[in-house]
Formats: sequence, structure tokens, C-alpha cells
Amino acid sequence: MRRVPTQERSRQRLERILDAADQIFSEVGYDAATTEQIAERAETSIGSVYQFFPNKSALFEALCQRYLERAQSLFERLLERTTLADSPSWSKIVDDMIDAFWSFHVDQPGFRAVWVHQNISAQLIAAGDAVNQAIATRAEEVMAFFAPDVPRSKRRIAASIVVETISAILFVAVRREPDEAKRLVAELKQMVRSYLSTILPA
Amino acid sequence: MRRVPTQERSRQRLERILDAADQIFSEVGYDAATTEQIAERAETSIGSVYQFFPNKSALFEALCQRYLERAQSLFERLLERTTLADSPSWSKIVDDMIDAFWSFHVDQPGFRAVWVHQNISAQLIAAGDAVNQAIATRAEEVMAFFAPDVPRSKRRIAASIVVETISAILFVAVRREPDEAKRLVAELKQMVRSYLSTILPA
DNA sequence: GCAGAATGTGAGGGTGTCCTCATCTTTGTC
DNA sequence: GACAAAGATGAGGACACCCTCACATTCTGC
Repeated sequence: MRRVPTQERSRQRLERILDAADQIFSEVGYDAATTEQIAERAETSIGSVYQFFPNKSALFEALCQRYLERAQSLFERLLERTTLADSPSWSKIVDDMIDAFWSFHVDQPGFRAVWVHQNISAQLIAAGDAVNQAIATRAEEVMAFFAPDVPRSKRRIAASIVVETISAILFVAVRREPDEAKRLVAELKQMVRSYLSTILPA
Repeated sequence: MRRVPTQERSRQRLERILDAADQIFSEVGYDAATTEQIAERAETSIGSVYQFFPNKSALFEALCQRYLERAQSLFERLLERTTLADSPSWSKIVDDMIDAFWSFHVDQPGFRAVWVHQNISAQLIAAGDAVNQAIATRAEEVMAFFAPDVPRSKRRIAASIVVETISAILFVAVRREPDEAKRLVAELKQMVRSYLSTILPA
């Protein structure tokens, strides 16, 4: 970012620009989106956009980063709440997790739109992978709580595939009709549960 | 397509253009790819590219269509071979299916590259969905053979999520280190098997 | 209420790509 | 081998978008 806003007016403008970028990129895709269009939607001038971001791609990346941060913080909040509760079953945790991320996708339709089917830099892909990795690592810790004797390597790959599957299927589900999506999410829970029951004790 | 080639020379040129497009789009993405660059890689002139395709996006779509056809025909060939063999277990069929599609991804790296993280038209997304749907429908028939009493609606959603999961996780696996990918594929089989065993008889 | 810092503006320069078309080359047929 | 049809070529027109920068406006501390 070129300039970090200090005044309130500027902070709001930056927020408006990011929101506008979110909308435009979601609607028409990275290429078709023009910086002029984004400025217009943000009710500001093209010059202001370039006050904050050195170029179009930096604007897009900032937007993606914002989504990644939101996703990760959602997961952290969820875990905090869970560990505080008096040890529920792991299947309950899985269900809650899936529900929470499903809500995330539904509430923030731009997330899928900007993340999939856009030109994403290798750097950004790595950032996305890192978030999934971080989530998987935390998930592995939860698994360790329920099954301390399962070897670490086994836990690692299991956590990884569970996180990736949930992530991938939710991405698919967003595109379906609401009814079909609901059923997909239900079956996703079922699948993850039956897989994990081969590893974790009931 | 603007012109369908009748002479052999022309057919080969068209093939070269599609192959070049495959490479360039894979390497740099849809936007960054230029039609001039594609023509050069195909060892032909820009004019020839536009003899066959009305514009850049039509070229890209033709490329995607070629991949979809290849994927679907792979599945059909696989099923033909399977039904001819004397009724193996369903878990064997699942494993073979996953292996075959994994090879497809590995052998045709361009498939993932052009399909994910590119600007794909809604029309093309629908085409991709249609292929997955078609595969799911055939998978459902196979399930019907092993579990005739499971209600149709249940079979449908199960087939759908299995196909989507396999498709999604293989897309993820391609990006991993070979070792990690191998483990992911192995766990994918495990997951699908344990899910299906809640539906199909052993 | 004033100086100066911070912020905002938008017309236009520069760049690069898509695609056309007039012209040339190859292929097939009699 | 001559003629027509099919195929191939690539310089350049047209267009659209990114980004700059000189100037205007707003804010802040004194």
C-alpha cells in the first residue's frame, strides 16, 4: 500500500474503495473490472484509488488478504469458544465448523467470486494455502486431544484432507440451488464424520 | 468456430494452435496470454488464428471444451471396461476411478491450469457442471447395481458429493509435492470408501 | 483564522493488445 | 499447366485501459 490513512475521512474512503472493488471484481472478474469503474462505485476519483494502491493488482491482493484474515479469524474465534465449552464430541465440533464456514461463504459471496476463477498470483495462492495449513494445524491439535495415540503423521494428513475437503465442497455448494446446497452440506458432514470415525474413537 | 478445415494442412495447423493455446494459457493465464504469442508458439501467423476463431475467448472456450470431452470419454471408457469384467467390488471401482482421474490430471497439467484461476464464462462453467452431472448420473447407476433398495434421491446426492469431492481434491492434490499428493490421493480413497460404506453393502 | 500538511481530483499521455484485410501462397481439378 | 478455391500472412487501425501529475480542496494544530 502506498499510503496509510491517518484521518477518518481517508480511512472511510479506503474502506469504500475495497468494498467497491469487492463488488466489481465479483461481478465481472479481474480483467473486465476497470479501476475507473471501481472508483466510480466507491464514489471517489481514480486518483484516490492510486493514492492507496500502486496498481490494480495490489488492490485486488489487498481485497483477497482481507478475506483470508476474516476466514482465519472466524476459525480462531470458533476454536476459542469450543475449548471453553466442556469437551463436546468431535463430531459436534466438525458439524459446527462446517456450519460456520458455510455461513461465511453465504454471507460473503464475494469471497468465492474473487478467489475462484480469477487470475490469482502465485504469491496469493501461497497465502491461501498458508491459511488452510494453519487451520489444518489447529485441527490436528484438536484431533490430538481426542486420539493421543494416533501417530502425528497420520493426524497431519487426516487434518489436511478434512480441511481441504470442507473448503472445496463448500466452494462447490455455493454455486448450487439453496436446496441442493443444504443437502450437499449435510452429506459433507456425513462424509467427514464417517472418515474421521475410522481414526478417532467414538 | 469460423472455418472448419478441410485440407490436412489446415487440420494440423488448427491442432497446433490449440496446443499452443493450451501451453500459453497454462503458463501465464488468460489475460496475460496474447493471441500473437499463441500464433508464434504454434509457428503460424496471427491471421491464421483468426481464420479459425472469431476472437480470443472463443479460442479459450474451444480449448476448455476439448478438455471436457477428454475427461468424459475417459470416464466412459473406464465404465465400459468395468462392466465387462466380472463384477468387482465397488471399492475397487472407486479406487480405479480415482487412479484414472489422477493420471488424467498428472498427464494433462494444462487442464487444471486453464480451468481454475482463469476467467471462465458462465456458459463454460455450466458445461463443466454438466460433465460432472453426467458422470454423477452414471455413478448413480453403478450404485444402483450394488444397492438397489437405497432410495433414488439418496443415491443421487451421494453420487453427486462423491464425484464433486474426487474432482475437488484431485484439483488440490495436483498443486502439492508428489509425495504429499500421493498421500492425499490415498486418503481420498479412504474417505470416499468409508462414506460409501455407510450406504452400500460390503 | 491561518499556514502547511494531508487528501482528493480527473483529463490525458502512454502503452499494449485485439482483430482486419489486402495481398500472397498452396492445393486440387480438368 | 492453368485456373479457381482454399489457406496463410503480418503490418497497422482502432480501441480501451492503466496510471500520472498538476492543481484543488479539506483538515489540523496553533
